[in-house]
Amino acid sequence: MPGEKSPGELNATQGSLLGFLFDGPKTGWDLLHEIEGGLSRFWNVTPSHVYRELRTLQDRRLVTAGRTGVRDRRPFTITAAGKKAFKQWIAQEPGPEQIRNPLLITLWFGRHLDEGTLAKFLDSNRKVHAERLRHYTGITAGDEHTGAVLAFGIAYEKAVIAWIDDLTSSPRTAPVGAGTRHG
Amino acid sequence: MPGEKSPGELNATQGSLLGFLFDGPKTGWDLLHEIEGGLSRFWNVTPSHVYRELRTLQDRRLVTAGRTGVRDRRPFTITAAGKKAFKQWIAQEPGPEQIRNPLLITLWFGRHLDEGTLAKFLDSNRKVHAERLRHYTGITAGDEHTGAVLAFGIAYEKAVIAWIDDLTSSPRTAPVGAGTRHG
DNA sequence: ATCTTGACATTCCCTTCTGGAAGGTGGACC
DNA sequence: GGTCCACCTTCCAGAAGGGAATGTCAAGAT
Repeated sequence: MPGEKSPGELNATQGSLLGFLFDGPKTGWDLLHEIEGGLSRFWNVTPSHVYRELRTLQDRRLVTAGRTGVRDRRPFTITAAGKKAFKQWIAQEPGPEQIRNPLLITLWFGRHLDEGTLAKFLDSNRKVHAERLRHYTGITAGDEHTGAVLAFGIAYEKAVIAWIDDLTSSPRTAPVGAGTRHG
Repeated sequence: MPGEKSPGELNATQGSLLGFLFDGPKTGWDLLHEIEGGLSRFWNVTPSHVYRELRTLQDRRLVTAGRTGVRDRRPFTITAAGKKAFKQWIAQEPGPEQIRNPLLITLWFGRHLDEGTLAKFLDSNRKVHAERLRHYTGITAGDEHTGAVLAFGIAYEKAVIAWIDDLTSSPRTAPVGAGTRHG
């Protein structure tokens, strides 16, 4: 009956795998590392997940598995149907973003903590973001679009760092949410 | 043997539920809506998840369920052990944040899309963030700490909006990642 | 007084995601 | 030619997510 979920629907992980395969055959390992080097910050994947989705894609004839090579390396090639499915998927409105930030939970319940502990958490968090920012600024994007993703990462890290600096410089005086940055 | 996962460990959802229960008994529904009105943006929870975790907390004697009232309403009360567990949990270093942003996947593979489609996606995304920013600025935080969380939200939305504006104002000329803002 | 409607509150089930252990393989170095 | 280690994939168990299904009461309509 109509209204059922189409069996051809792709989730975002499947879509991105097809996207990476668009340029040529790759193994699960290759995909894993290609994602790791860029997109993984904004769409995390694990090995088991990638291999599982590859199997699903294979079952749906959107990719074909090549002969197992050295060390069980098995290259997957996108099929014509796979390319078509990808093109359809990429043209759909992307779903809502999701942020899971344990630091903000801790902060939310900050009244149960002493100031020192909270300050320590903020500081170690700042270090993480500063390091990532440093990392990003050393990268050259492949093209305009991956560059835009990189720019998002940079803007995000900067915003977080500025937010932490604002918090820690005026921990209990200034009204929160006022003027988060100014040159 | 030592090193095993302690059975008393809480995950972030359980910790936050205990945190909300700290101030008095609440039902799953109450908790759901209390989270919805603030923290949910940075730590999403679903009904099934909340009720499941409440059951787990109950099994561990960290909360007790009151008598079922009208419409199956069942208030949960935090126990002394629950308070202790919460205090321990909140004092731990918060885990790493995670972002899942489908828009960035779409953007990453932007070369497979025509400019109009991409611009449309960015624009509708901008609307979402602008609306959220507008919403946040109308809120008064309960205390300093929830205010800091709110400030994060504001800083984040502003950064995303600025990023989108930067992208769409110079879609193919400026080197991406360079100078994302300047007063 | 009974019926209808709709918001409320929880449960259930299926899919997606995570994490780590297990296992087989080939290259490099001795 | 033996030993070791990095490589590559599979497997499994469990956590989390999304949303439909179920049942319940309140309030207004008849």
